[in-house]
Amino acid sequence: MSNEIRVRFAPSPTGYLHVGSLRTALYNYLYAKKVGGKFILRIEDTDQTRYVDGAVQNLIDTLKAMKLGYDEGPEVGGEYGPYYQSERTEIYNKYAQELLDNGYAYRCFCTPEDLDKMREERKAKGLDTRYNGHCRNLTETEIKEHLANSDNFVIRLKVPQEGEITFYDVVREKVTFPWDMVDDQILIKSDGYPTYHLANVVDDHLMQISHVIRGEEWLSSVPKHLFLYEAFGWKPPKMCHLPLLLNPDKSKLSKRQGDVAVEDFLNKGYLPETLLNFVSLLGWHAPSDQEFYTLAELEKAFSLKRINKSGSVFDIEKLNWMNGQYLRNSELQIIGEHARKYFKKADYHIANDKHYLELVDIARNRIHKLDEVTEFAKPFFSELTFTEEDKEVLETESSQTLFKFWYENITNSAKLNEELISDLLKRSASELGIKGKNLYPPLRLALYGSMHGPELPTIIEILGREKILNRFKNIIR
RNA sequence: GUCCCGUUGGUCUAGUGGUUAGGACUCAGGAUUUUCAUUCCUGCAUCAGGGGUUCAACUCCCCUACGGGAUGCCA
Repeated sequence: MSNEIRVRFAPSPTGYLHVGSLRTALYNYLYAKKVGGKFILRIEDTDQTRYVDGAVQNLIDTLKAMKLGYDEGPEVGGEYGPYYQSERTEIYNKYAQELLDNGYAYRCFCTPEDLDKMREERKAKGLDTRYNGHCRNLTETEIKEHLANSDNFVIRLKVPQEGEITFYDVVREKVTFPWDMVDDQILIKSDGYPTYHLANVVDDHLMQISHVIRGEEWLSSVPKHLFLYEAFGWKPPKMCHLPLLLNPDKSKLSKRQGDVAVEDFLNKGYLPETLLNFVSLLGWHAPSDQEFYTLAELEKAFSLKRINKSGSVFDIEKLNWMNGQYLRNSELQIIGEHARKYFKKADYHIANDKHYLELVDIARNRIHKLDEVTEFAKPFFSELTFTEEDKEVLETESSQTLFKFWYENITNSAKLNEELISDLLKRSASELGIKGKNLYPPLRLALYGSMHGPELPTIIEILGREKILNRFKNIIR
């Protein structure tokens, strides 16, 4: 067996990529990069009842959007395929048979209804709800009878009934479980598909996975998995269980309390770089104070040893702040490209690239998510609307004098340039005696629709002569 | 209920057997800006509680509390 480091991201295609899964994928990816190992994508689609059309493609596309490339898996192939578990059922059945033959597993003919009833009874007695072992010791004849009847059955793992198991987790260190708490896990369902536990162990071994890096919700399944490795006589991989991502109320991050799908975040205009950076710091941190990382920097800095033990709240406020930073500090061109789809969606036609970028530049300093970009572009693309309060400002004598003055001067000038603007600004003060509070706010209101906003010359430049004259005309009485 | 895991400001975190416990978000105040935003500065606020061990514990050990996860023919 080789000493190569091989890690895997093994999502089940339930329709979208969860941000928690994104972090799991990232850590796997980073560890592989860090140590020069291989990163594998494996699709855990063994639950036919949860099949979602297009989910796998969505998953792959999202990983691509996040630039987390994998060395083996769907689309790219590899020596250890197929990488879809639904295409590997024969393999699992073969290994399940081996377990059966060696006495590590048994057929269970209990129906789901039987199990429900059993659980109710055990609960009523204050016991745990593990399987009661009804089919654990069926005789050969009993089994043959059931099979002859074509009774449905599942294959269960025959876990030890006493003692305890201790193992080492990279993050948790020493962990111990008593065997009498471990259930006789179902390995093969009655539809012939394996459960996670069997498929996972078999595939991790066959694909020569060296480190299992996954969420903490799997920690209590480790005893079953290790027992399987032992039953097969295989060397188990190193275990590494990541702390959970949490809702603000500290429960496991869930859809109920906001967005959890990476594509939702992407659609709202969070940049892939932000998401990766943000999520990387939830449960891992370098010794330094650095908090902005490119993917390449993360690849260098990452270490399994520095993963935290406790769960972390997914704080949207901080995500927003970080996205704002990325929006402002990335190259304007790139942000402009990202922003295009929002303009398209708002039906704002981009006629002038230079003005478009200036517009994006105005917006990026005032927003946290790119989907807010059109809010700041709106005054340039549609008619202005004024509140009663606005109208009062627009209709004061001073404002009206000001607007007329500007309207006439612009009409009479051949060119509308910066020079003219600054000249008019000066003359508004010197000739009309209008300055400060009576000058800028009304002008900005008349042209941009709000007394707060971008610098006047910028507004004027983007708007252009036509629209400016129109807007003045509309409010001059 | 049972088992497992966890606990540094509201949140993400750094940190050491002896520190004024550091950074970031948020919040408050201020400066810059014609305004808004940006940016900058300042401030608020933390080692869950109780026992040990030790000259000394936020740091090591135990207990308690609290939080979370698991307890499916889901993953």
